[in-house]
Amino acid sequence: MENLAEKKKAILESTLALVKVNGFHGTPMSMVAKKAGVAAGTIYHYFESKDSLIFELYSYLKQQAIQVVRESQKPDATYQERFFALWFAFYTYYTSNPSVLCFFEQFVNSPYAEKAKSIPSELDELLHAFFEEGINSGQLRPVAPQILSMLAHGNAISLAKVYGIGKLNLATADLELVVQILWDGMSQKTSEINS
Amino acid sequence: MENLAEKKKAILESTLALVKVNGFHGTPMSMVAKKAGVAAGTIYHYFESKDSLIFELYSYLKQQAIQVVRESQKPDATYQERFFALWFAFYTYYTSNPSVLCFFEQFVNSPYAEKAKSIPSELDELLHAFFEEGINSGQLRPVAPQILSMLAHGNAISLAKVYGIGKLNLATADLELVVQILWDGMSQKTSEINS
DNA sequence: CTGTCTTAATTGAATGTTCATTCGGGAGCA
DNA sequence: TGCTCCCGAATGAACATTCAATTAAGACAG
Repeated sequence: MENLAEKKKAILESTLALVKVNGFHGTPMSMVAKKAGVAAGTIYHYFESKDSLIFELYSYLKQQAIQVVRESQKPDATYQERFFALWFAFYTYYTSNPSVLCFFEQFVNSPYAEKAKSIPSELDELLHAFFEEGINSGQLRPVAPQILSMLAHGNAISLAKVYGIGKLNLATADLELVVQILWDGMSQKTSEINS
Repeated sequence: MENLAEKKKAILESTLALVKVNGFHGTPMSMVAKKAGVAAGTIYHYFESKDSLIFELYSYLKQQAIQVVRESQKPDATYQERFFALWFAFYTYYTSNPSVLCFFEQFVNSPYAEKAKSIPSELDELLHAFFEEGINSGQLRPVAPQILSMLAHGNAISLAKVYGIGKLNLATADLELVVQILWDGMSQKTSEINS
């Protein structure tokens, strides 16, 4: 599972790159094959169909994202530090892999997502637990963890998209400020002061 | 412009509905025609191609969104009140028109968006001005309006998606709290207290 | 009001292309 | 001999788009 056959990996990566440029549609198997340096038929040795290729790419990337999140967490850091690290992990992952962001966004807003919804997502559970911890330890406002998780993740995605547009220069200071905004909004401390 | 021919409108609305269910691809012209109650050829009387149908649908919906934003703004309300109203306008628009949200998200993450990027967006300008006002009047933190706008809009979208998943019951109180989180994070007041 | 002419709207079968998928076979290996 | 991996031409279905033909809608003269 970890060490995917070279060919299979090449097919996945090619698909990813092509979907960013040509879209979900507009990416024929023949093109994937060419880019991956294999014959069209070979793809069907590794994947049942185009659909299942898309699905596998999705879980392949999601696994990667989980890895990124995991690596960002230092167990001896404070909760707030881990919160910031989590946000930056997402932001960095998406900005340095724009095709991943693009693919995810296309996927979750397509009918494919419906079919994948049933599968419980390890990433969601991970985030859920993280935000639950923040609430239980009294550092985050008592909102459903699912909501907090969506807001934080969505926030990082939003900013990654701003970066992607490229019209704006995002200095590190800007990023810090945006996470700060997010943290300030979600933190219990702010809630108490403002009320 | 306002009173589009019935047929044309029917074609646009049918496309919207079908894209939500079948995706951007997976929605052949023949299907659009059938749903709209016209012949395939008729579509080409109103639209140059499938692509231009998609583009026109995009600006048609964007115009609608602008309308929604405009109507949410009462000139005699305080800035914070207008901020909340803006957020709720987006949230309500997206939750009561899930196919619009779905279409927008598919569109902006597809290669189509690249081609539409050049056109200056009235909606963006509107939001830009709104957030600039908040910054200039010292109520919002001094961050690029483009960023604030993206964060606020993205936040509303994130929550609309949570709603769309349907796993969670979102009471009005939850919504209030989420906007509050957003406002608290972006407001200058919070910034001063926390520093 | 009626008939004639003009233009716009509409149709849906026919066209040609694109593309996912198949399959018969070849190469390397045990 | 059997097995896995791989090839790429061939197949057939799906689809965007075209177009010749049909109908509706005005416009204007008598």
